[in-house]
Amino acid sequence: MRSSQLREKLSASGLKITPQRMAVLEAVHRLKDHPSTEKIIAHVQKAHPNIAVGTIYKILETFTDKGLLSKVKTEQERMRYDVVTQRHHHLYCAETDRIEDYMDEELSAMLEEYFRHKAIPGFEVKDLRVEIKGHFLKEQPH
Amino acid sequence: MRSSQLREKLSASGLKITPQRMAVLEAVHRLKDHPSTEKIIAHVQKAHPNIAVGTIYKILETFTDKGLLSKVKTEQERMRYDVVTQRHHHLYCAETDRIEDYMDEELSAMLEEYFRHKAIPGFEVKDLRVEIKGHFLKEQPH
DNA sequence: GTACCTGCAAAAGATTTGCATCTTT
DNA sequence: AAAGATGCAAATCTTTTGCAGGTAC
Repeated sequence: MRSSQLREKLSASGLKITPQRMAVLEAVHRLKDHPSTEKIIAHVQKAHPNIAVGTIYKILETFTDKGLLSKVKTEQERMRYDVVTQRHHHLYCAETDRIEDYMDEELSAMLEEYFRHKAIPGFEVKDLRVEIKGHFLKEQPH
Repeated sequence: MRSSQLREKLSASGLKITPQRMAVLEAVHRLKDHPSTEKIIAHVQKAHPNIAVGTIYKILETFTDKGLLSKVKTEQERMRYDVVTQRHHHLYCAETDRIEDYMDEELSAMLEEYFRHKAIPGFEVKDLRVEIKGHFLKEQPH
């Protein structure tokens, strides 16, 4: 994603464009696999050692508030982040800490359809996401 | 759930029956809505002020290892726990911190069926769970 | 009796906060 | 110029750890 696009994202959210925010935004876009706060801090500070840890925490909170990022929940560990894009599901590996996005329009559509017909008493459904747990296969059979 | 049943649960998992473990097990069974560690500690210590916080952490970890409890992931907060029973899904309220179990055999079956036919390349599916986000309705229409 | 548990208190981490200073708009 | 951000360091909070003593089996 180009730098100008990142700038736009910030402006569109009503945030001032600062080098610190640009650095964090670039980091979360570059780091795949749902980086932890720790990874984000390391990545940002590699290029900008002068950016304070406290600032990065504040920026991540701001981004989450503004909907630029979402927090991903993990069972064992600390917070991890996800760039907000379209609806997707998550693959969780039971053995490693890997989390991967899983796009599946058909699955999303099936679930939406399901809940269009089946109401949950006393609850209004806004978003649906499947947690798929299992493990990544070491090698593809051939 | 009766005390004798809780004892059995411990024995069946190869754990020694101690008053501390009984207290924690009772607490997580009594506290609905996926209690946080904090809530569990408060509940346990109300009746047994002498049980150490460190011990409760250790017990929760042991229970999770043995499969008596599972950790529930939340976006905003700390760890929360869930008594392991049958497969179920979770309703997350966007406004409050409420998490509720949602049993739906039909939904579970539909997902299983779906993934029996649709393989995810390089990933073996072990468990499926739907995160349903939205909000609880204040009042039932009548 | 032995293996396993617990209590305690210290340590380790992660995240938050307050405030003076600096930047973006 | 004003509003909003940042840097720094201290404070807070949660969770983990080590170990001596205790308890269930």
